[in-house]
Amino acid sequence: MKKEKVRERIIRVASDLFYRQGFNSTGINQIIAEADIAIGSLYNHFSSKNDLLQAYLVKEEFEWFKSFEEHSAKVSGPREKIFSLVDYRKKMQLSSKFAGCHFIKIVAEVGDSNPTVSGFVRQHKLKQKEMIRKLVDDYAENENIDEDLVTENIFLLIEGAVVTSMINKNSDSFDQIQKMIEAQMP
Amino acid sequence: MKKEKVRERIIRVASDLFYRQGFNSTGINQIIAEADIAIGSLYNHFSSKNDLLQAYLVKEEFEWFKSFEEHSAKVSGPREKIFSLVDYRKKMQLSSKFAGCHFIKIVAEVGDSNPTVSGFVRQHKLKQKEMIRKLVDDYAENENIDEDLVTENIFLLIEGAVVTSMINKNSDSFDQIQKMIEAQMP
DNA sequence: GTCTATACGGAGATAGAC
DNA sequence: GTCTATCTCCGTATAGAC
Repeated sequence: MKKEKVRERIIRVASDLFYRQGFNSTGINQIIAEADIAIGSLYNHFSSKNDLLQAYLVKEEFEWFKSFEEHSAKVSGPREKIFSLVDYRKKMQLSSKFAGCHFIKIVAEVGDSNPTVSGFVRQHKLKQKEMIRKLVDDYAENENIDEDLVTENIFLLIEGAVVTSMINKNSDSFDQIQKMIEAQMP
Repeated sequence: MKKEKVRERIIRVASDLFYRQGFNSTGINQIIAEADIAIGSLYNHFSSKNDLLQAYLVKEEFEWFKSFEEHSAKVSGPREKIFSLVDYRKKMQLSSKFAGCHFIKIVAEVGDSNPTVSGFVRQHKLKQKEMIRKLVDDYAENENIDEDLVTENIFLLIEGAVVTSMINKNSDSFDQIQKMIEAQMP
């Protein structure tokens, strides 16, 4: 196992804090304390706190798709992959104690004041939807369904479930949307 | 028309800033500047910035239900009321330029660090769902549907549509869930 | 009740020794 | 490349005159 580089450790610590506490509530001083480095080192690797935010988002997106691929490798077939996606997001929420979606949270907090961030999140969610769309298309080869509508339906149900599980601090909403999606994909 | 009291003006200005910029990104100094009062006056009316946050949430919840009642008064019948709810939330997002849901945003930003806030939002969303539930029950008297599932379905679709419209800065998701709900309520 | 002045801490970021 | 020391600004909140 390779030794973790300083830059990687900074991103890892900052990501965790941004996610759990929020971006604005996380100070540079806290990051350097938890990463056990000096402030000079941080600014040697990142030009600003905003630069660190970008690295955070890039890393989270990369890991999102990578982790899902690993999670869904256990099953085969488009229908199973879609349920695996629901299960993946449920497991992520459980393991983070229902801290919510990285991308929704950062847009809700930073929002319009940072177009780079909101643009990145928009693209990320679009990629998610396109992934669902491919699975739905695969499935539709043998079933007569409205691919557009089913794709949007699944996507929006998952987004609603993630937000609701964050608010309620439980995973009930994921169990519910599973039933709803089952009804959409007989 | 009654003259707006100082306290009301403070809440109005703070609410607008909290919603558009976020809670942490809004400073006391900005609030008093836009409300055109001195800092001493603010702390005469509110004991802290957190106190102001509470007032903001209480006001937004009150107006949420009041505005929806006015909006939905135009139509009658449970099915129509539900579509009126979708239309209400769509209109709210349009008029705020897709700034998102007050309650989701504040939980995403403040989250676990303020249990009073997260508890308030949880209760608020529960009230929304109970309102939907009553409408679904009314509708179910003449139709054979699974009330639990349909209620959750509508609720989660709306939450997903609100979040997605915030991210995409358009109201497409509301038009889509309308079709989906139509399919649920023949 | 509203004002001005100010306390006090922490924010993000930089300088310069090593 | 990493360190310590420090700069400047702005955050929330308080004191006390009027």
